[in-house]
Amino acid sequence: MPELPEVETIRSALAPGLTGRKLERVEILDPRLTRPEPPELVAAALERERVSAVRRRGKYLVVVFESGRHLLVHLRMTGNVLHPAPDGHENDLHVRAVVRLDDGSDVVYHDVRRFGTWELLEPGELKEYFAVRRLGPEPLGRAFTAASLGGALEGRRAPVKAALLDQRAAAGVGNIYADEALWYARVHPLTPAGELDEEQVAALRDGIRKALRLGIRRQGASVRNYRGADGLRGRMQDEFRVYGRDGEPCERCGTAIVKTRAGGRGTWYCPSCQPGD
DNA sequence: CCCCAGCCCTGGTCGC
DNA sequence: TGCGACCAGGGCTGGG
Repeated sequence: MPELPEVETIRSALAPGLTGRKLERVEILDPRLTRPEPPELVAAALERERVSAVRRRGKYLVVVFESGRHLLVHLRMTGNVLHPAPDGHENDLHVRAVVRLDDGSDVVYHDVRRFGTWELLEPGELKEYFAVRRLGPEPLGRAFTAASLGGALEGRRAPVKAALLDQRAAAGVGNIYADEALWYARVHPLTPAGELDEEQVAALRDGIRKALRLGIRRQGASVRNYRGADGLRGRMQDEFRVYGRDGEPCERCGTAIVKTRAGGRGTWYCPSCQPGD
């Protein structure tokens, strides 16, 4: 479940080793990785491309090539990009692609559950790609304000938790950071999104940024099998205020954290600090 | 348009 | 020890 902080952690670890390198050989082992385009087409197109930057947009890793093409890597649930390649990756069933760089090192794409995707965009297609998907503002950028969040939530009857998982509100917020943000903001996750008052929307905007910034500082959350590109675990799981903590005391008030469901996802909150429903 | 259920996918856990 | 049921969830599709 790499969300914005996990993807940003991977991006920042990859950028120094990939920037300026040429892709010499691209081996795509999982035919589903590049759907709908066949993997051999994407692999052939990628070979001899030179990386000019490694960026991130929401939960997408964006590899920028000098040709103007972009490779969009979405890790979904269990995807990861490792560089340099860890020992023994040749025998790892879950390695879905290997890219040899012109310095002789390998980049390994690893994904147990195979939800992750690679999409190669031609020059100039990136903006349209994100526009079609109506990807919202970067939550750590200037465009993400209480007003922009309020606009995204306005009139919506869905639980605010579900509205946060919708990438139109803020790009990159997933299940973990949505719960953490709601706790910081003292907002009940099942509150209809459109019913939040101005003060709550402002608190939620701040809570989202607080949770994401903490996640980046801690190099992501290593729950289940997430690892950074360097293979190291993040430490954000030690900072969880509510996520996965049902039955444990809320650090603000001592009340036991409760688990419920919202937007089809496991959702944790403090029934005392986050009143309502 | 909104909202939600179902789908994709595999590994880990739980009950029997 | 084995086996089946169930759960984890990001983003997309399809139905109401």
